[in-house]
Amino acid sequence: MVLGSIFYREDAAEVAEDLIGKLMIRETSSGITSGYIVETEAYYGEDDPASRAAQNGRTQLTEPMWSEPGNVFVYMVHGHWMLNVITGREEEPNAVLFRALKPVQGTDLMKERREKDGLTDLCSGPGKLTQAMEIDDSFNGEEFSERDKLYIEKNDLGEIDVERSGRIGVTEDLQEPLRFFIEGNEFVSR
DNA sequence: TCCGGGATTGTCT
DNA sequence: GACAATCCCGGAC
Repeated sequence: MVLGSIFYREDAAEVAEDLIGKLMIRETSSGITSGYIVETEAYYGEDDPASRAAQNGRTQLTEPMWSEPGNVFVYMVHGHWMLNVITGREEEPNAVLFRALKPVQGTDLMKERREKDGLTDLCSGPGKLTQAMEIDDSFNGEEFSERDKLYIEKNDLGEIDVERSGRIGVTEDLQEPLRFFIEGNEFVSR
């Protein structure tokens, strides 16, 4: 049921697309929260002007990008935590950013953490998602696995229509569209 | 110590 | 859809 590290040893764009419709689960002492992944973006290494690996180089902040595929990479932008999973091969700083979820389990807990009532306001953006799921940089260097209370199940949405577009919020994007989302889904960020 | 920038969010039109 | 508020981080002074 739980996706193993083999799943992430593919090209970032392929992993980003395959992750759409999978179920992300987070367990804390307060309870379980989960949601279907409805929006992702692929980021490449030094050749990608929008990637932290290219912008900052290899620093303490970006070091987790060079770790094993399947590992978690979290960093802060505009005061919000961004959740990524490392993809491809080791020593190649490629990653997939989780941008939005369709809330499934623990929606009351999410509402509490987000201080919002609307279902579409809980996980419809990369910063909202980490707040609703209570994820921060303490996950850096960990892997997605049941043991770490953050994992992804194969269990998917079924028939879905995955659309792609340019990435959001980046000043200099690559030619290939690297954002993946479910067409018409009300829980995507925009 | 100061200052600018960003893989954002929230609010208003 | 557009714009301002926000806030850590890293580089410069």
